[in-house]
Amino acid sequence: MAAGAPRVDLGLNAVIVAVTEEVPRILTIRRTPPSGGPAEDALPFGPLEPELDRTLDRGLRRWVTEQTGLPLGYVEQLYTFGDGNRDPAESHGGPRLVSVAYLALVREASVKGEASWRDWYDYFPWEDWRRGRPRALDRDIGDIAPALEAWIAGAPEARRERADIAFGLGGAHWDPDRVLERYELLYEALLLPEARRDRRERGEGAVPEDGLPSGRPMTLDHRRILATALGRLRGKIRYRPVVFELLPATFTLLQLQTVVEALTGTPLHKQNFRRLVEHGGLVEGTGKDVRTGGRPAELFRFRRSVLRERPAPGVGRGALKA
Amino acid sequence: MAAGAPRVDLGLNAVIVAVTEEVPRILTIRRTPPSGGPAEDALPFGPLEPELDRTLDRGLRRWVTEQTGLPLGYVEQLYTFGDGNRDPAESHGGPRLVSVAYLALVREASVKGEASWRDWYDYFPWEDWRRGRPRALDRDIGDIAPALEAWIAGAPEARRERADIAFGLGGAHWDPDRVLERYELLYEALLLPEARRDRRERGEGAVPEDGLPSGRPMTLDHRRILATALGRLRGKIRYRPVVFELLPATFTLLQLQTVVEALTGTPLHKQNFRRLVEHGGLVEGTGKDVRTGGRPAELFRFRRSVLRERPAPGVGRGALKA
DNA sequence: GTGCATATGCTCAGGATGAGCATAGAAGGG
DNA sequence: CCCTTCTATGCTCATCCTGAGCATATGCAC
Repeated sequence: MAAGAPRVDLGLNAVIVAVTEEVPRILTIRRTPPSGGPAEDALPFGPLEPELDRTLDRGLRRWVTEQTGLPLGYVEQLYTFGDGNRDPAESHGGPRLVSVAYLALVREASVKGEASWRDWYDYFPWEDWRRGRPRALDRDIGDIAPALEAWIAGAPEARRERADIAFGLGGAHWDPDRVLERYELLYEALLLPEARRDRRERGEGAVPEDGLPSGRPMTLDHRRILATALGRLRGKIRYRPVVFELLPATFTLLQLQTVVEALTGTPLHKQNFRRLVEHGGLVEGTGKDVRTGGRPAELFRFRRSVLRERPAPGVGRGALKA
Repeated sequence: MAAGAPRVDLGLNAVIVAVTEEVPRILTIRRTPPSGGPAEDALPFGPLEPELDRTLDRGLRRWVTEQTGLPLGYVEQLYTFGDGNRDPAESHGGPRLVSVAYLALVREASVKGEASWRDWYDYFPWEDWRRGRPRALDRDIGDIAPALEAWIAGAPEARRERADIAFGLGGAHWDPDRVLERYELLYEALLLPEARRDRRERGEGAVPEDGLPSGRPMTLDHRRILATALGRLRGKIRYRPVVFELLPATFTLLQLQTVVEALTGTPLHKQNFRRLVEHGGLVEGTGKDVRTGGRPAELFRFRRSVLRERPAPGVGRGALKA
């Protein structure tokens, strides 16, 4: 179908998510950039082998299991990244690197090999509002940091609107789903190490360090991929019961709530959350209790038949606190 | 990043949507399959030229404008299709054909070249519930057609659940967003011409025609791509104000409602729709009136500042009728 | 003016949502 | 044993959203 055969390399990237206690984790590897230099965090990746892999996600499952010993359950395609300047190697005559990124949800498990689980809020400290407004915000980009204001100031009104919507400034509300918009805005404003690195590598001149903590960087555009995943997942739990992919077969309502809070990064009202999921038919009690430190909690399970009853069953806008 | 260079061809597909009066249209071309045979409907497609196109969507815009003279406004990446058996040519030793599909929304315009606009419900007659339950459903797959029931009958319970959810059987509700699930189910049940064609081409034996009208077929897996687009668009108008990409700068509320109905395929309650969009801050009156055949209607425009005020502004679940 | 067609305004019942008060059941310290 | 502490669970209330219907306004054709 493609007329001339373009010089394209196709890879697959995996954002593999698990939640342990109240911390959402992603699987990362360490990678030394081809240009040398210190090792960087990276998302697991692998090639598509057309001879082996009948479909893209089979390819993904194949090498993820090979590399990490982890069998994947829920897998969903996220986005395909094909920008010219995602890999500096291309500017030296390399092929265009196109990556299809996938989101995978797993229950916590140990992983072999050099992969390791990391708190995803290490990469996005400004996304965690569970204990109130994150400190990173005020140090990085809030009213205090002049960088973002400066970036807005000179520019046309559209830029201010973007910043307001993305970061909930000027009376706008903080929308947990806009993870990618926030990441891209910080990148454009040169507040992220990756942005400064890419600029240097393109030879567009260096930008001074600002010394502000702007989260842990990753190789290439992997943090952008991660932001895409986080935003998508936050959106999805609202209308599809994907949370249960991260939980054991039975769980207490507090466990469920904790996982949802970990994902959305916002605190929830306990009683209303209970009403939402129980009265909303999303879960059903098993009758069994479990010790908790206080009054014993009932164990619940996902109620599959909710899929037939409600059009978009998920942990919707409801039960929000503050 | 990809280890060995896989034999992969990368193409771009465009689902270009416009709405004229009350009919949603997509831009199609005619294509003679490489194997010969009669021409088939196809989505516009083109290659990615890594030397020319800094990003994927720039590549898309480039050749769409070249081929059709149509400048694209709103463009959104949909999904990447890379199954082994999407192109029969691969089984004869061709490279794996991977296509990144995009959704584009345009205001109606004339198109040069051999492209032409077609009602998208030609391809999915069962998706149009604006004038009640579509007849195609009852002739194709409803209680009347034994095919789907037969497909369900022998199989494990999971299959019945899928069918119930996708088609709103057995007490479940019809969810307009599940376009792709319905398409894939019909495909698996061999009720679509494409399914029978692909099966023949894979040499797995022929399936008799059922003679039932199951919508206009397309080449390769293009109807699947189209189903993805339709489902995505239906979902998106609920939480993002994308409808306005399809409308002129000012419009009457009936025009707006008609476009929304065309997309979702469901009728809306007029007064409630008005309340939803006006009282919800999505549009604002301009003060100007326009002739309509009855009482003159006021012209409205999209109210940009709603983006700051509400977290997910769109034509949400509200205003549904029946 | 009459009838028709579309636009616009208003009300009402039921359900969802955000918030808080109150009680239940277990563990542990004095 | 009583009291405190901890978590779970139940219930109420005000507010807003949603689905539905009734009523009125304003143009046009005849």
